[in-house]
Amino acid sequence: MKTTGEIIREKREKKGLLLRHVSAQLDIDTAILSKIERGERKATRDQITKLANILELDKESLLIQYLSEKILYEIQDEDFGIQALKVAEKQIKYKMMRKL
Amino acid sequence: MKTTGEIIREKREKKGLLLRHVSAQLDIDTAILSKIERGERKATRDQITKLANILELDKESLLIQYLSEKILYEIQDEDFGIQALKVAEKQIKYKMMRKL
DNA sequence: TTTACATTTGACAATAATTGTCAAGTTAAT
DNA sequence: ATTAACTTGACAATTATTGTCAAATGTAAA
Repeated sequence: MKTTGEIIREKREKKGLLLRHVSAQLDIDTAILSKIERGERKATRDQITKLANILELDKESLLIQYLSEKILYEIQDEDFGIQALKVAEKQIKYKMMRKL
Repeated sequence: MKTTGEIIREKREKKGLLLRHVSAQLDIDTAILSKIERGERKATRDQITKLANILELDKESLLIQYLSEKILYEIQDEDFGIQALKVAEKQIKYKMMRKL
C-alpha cells in the first residue's frame, strides 16, 4: 500500500513535473514538497486537495490515505491504538445513526 | 457510551473529591479540569494517566476512550472519515505483521 | 437573604507544535 | 567541471494548544 507521499511523487514524475512546478502552484518552497513526498513532513489538508487537482489524482482516495496517516500518527507507539480505532469506529457510526 | 469527561466527573463525584482537589494534583487550574470534564477541552495524554491514578480508574479503558476521541476529532466533519478509519486499521495491522 | 464555597465562563498569556524560508549540500546527467 | 533537480538542516513565522486569572453563576446552609 502506497503512502500519500509516494502517490504524489509517482504521479508528479509520471507527468514530468518538477518540484518547483508543483510547489509554485501550492505556493510553498520546494523543500517542503520534497519532504512531503518523502514522508518527512505532513501536508496540510488544503495542500492535499490542491495536489489532487494539480496532479489529477482521485481526490477521494488521496484524502482517505492522507486522513488515515493522520490517524495513525495520533496513535503511533500507543499500546492500545487498535482498540482505540475500533472504539472510534463504533462511536462514529453511533453518531451517524443519531443524525438520521 | 460515556465520554472521557463524563467518566472522570462521575468518578470524581463518587469519590467526593472537588475540582480543586484533583486539579491541584494535576497541577492545573480548576477551570481546565472543569472544561475537560464537560468536554470543552481535551486533556493531555499525561493528565489522563494521572487522572486514572488519582481517581482509581482503569487506565487502559480510560486511555482507549481518550485516544478514540482524539481520532474522532481528527476526522470530524470529514466526509470520508469512516473509510479513513478502515484504511488506518488495515495499515496498522499490516505494520504489526511486518514487525513479527 | 446573605455568606461561603464550588463550579463555570471568557479574555487573554504562555507554551508547544506545525508550517514555512533559506542557503548550503548532494546527486546525477551532461 | 557545469548545471539543474533535489535534499538537508538550522531556524523563523505562524497557528494550535494549554494554561492563568478574575469575574460570573450556581447552590446550599446559617
